[in-house]
Amino acid sequence: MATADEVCVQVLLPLALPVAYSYLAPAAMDLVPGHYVRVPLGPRQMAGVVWSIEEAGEEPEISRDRLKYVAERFETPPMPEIQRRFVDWVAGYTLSAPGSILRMCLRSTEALSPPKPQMGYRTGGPEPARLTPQRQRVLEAASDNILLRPAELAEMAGVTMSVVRGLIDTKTLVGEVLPPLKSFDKPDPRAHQVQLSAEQAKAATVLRANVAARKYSVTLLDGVTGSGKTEVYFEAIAATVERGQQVLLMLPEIALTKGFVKRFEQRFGVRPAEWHSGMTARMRQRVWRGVALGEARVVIGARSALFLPFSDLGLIVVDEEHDTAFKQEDGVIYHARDMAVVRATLGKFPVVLSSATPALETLVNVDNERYQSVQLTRRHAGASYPQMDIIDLKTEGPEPQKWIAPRLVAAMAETLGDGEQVLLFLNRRGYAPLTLCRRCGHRFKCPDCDAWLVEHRFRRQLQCHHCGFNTNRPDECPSCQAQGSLVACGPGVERIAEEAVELFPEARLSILSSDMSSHKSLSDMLVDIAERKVDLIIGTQLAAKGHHFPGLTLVGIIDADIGFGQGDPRGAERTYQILRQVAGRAGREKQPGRAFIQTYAPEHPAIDALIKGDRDAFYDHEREVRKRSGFPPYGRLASIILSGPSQTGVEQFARMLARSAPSGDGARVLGPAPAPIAVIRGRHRYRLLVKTKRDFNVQKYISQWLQPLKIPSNLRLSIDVDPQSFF
DNA sequence: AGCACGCCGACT
DNA sequence: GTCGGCGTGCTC
Repeated sequence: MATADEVCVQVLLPLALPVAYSYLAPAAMDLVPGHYVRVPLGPRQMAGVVWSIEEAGEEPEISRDRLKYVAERFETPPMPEIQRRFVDWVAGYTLSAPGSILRMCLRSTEALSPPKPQMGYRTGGPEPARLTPQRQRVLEAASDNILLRPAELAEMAGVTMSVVRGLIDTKTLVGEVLPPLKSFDKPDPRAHQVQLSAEQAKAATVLRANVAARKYSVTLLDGVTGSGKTEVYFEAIAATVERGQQVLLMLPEIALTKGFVKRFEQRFGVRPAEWHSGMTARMRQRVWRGVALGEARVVIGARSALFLPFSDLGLIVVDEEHDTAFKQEDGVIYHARDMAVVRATLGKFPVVLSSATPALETLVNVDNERYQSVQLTRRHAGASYPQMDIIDLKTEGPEPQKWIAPRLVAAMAETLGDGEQVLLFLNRRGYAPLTLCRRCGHRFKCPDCDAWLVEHRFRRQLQCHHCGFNTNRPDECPSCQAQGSLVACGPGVERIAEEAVELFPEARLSILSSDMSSHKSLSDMLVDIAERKVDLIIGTQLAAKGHHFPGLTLVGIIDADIGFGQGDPRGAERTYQILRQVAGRAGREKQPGRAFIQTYAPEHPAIDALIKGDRDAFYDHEREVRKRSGFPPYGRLASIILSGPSQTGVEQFARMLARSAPSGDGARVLGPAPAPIAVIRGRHRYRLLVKTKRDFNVQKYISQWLQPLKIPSNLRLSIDVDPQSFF
């Protein structure tokens, strides 16, 4: 072991390494597990976390003379033991390297050191010798006597940083140290209390009692759209803040955070901390440090917020818990809702899962009494469940090359005539999902993926939605050189918008799609809709989520059948959830709402349940289907995806892998089969599915299976425990 | 994740 | 003959 004045420590690095590395450190550095340290690694230095201290008498795995020294101990509070256990747990569950999980915890390495004082600048020095138009604009921006950072000045003046630096060099701009960023204010639970309905008050009492119990619990807050779930879980947040603990509120989509921050501010009088991928390095640094120091009490964030270094987390709320966006699909594959529950088990605190259409997994956990459930059955201010109508596309569909059926057109005319808003929903971006040549049958396909190119007419482009490939739409067929022979097949939102404009040329129209918000930011569009500057909304999934459109009374679902078929048993559940959510947008205020569902499968249990407003019937049906087939939540799944440059190489190795699968009692290996999208970015993909009984240890099974195997270096293997799609 | 090492194509 | 493409492998 190390000498008396030296210790040997194991440092976990934020890299996909199989083990923590050993380093020496002076005993005087006083390291304890959890300390953030800077260590040498090859030719560079990097931040890591002390994972363990070597016991006296223990010998490091590798010879002592190869060990390097810890370069620095950061003064940031050590990573709490609970979070270190969480990192190890998630690594074990997802079968990934602990360092890969640690990387998600260290998204802001600058935050490890106290923030450097920042300089701000304003005018006041002598005029520069040369006054260019760019410099003039900077001086105008800086003349307000407010201190501004160089980057802000450059942005305001529309110039590059070098122009600003030039003016700092000539001393035309005078600098002063900016006051440190203000720390986070404590939310005031009594800032603006709202009057809860009797039903809400009852639910809030249950959640408050769970917070007071100071122990692990999971409660499903199950309430129809518009029943006021947010006000109820705000009470749980208030209770947690009152006792001085931190809260994490997770949302599926960053587009939703802005609205929630506003609602939070109205209720608690201060802005919460935000955490998502769209933040600047400086914002991230401030939040990360605020969370570590315990100053940030409430964080509203995306799934990645789960890995923030909370000093004393006391509650996690997962809003729209059924949402697929909580599943991280690349890098470390994990489900943020499930990991939130794990985090709560380790931290011994409650979780609230909120939804109008819970995941079947969650409902089954309620059945088994692993989770509690509280219900909200009434909508606000007497608004009622929208009146649902089916349009059977087999008998009353629109004419060819049109997508809006006559009965829906009539309802739209009526609604628009009354000065109310209409939403048409189609979960497909672009103009048309496929373009082909009428003469030779040529179909436009992505060169790197196994997918059709989607036409985007506004941009005059054909795009691949899997790799981002795009090309201009040609006028002639690249295969047979015919002129004007290309036709668009099937609809996307842009095409629905085109049809709607023809039908209602005077209506003010807005398209809500994740790739359309280039001209105008999504939040501006949402404001326009709320202020009724828009009559007709054409939207993808983005339009379905959590927005409040008070003037919306008619919803038209263009194609309810996307999601059925393809053999994925989860398809029905997803379809039900999203359609229920979209339909719920109609008639939130006093006016009653209507929803039309266009479908070729009116008898499908998901559609039938939607029409009848009979949620339980749908879930009961789904429970039966899953139980009979042994799919989750009545069995477990893990998928192994192999990818590589050559189709045969991948396929052969996948075959070999399947043959070498241990014959476990209660586990079956299905496949290999080409993955749902067989080629992405030029890489061929094959998939194996491990299907097991509910109480089977899949992780142990898979690691024993893969342990002795050497994966060819040009292949990549990734494991998805609890995959979202089952085929 | 970087960064170096290493082995094959188009250039001064 | 070199410069540099990025495939492969290591970092306590």
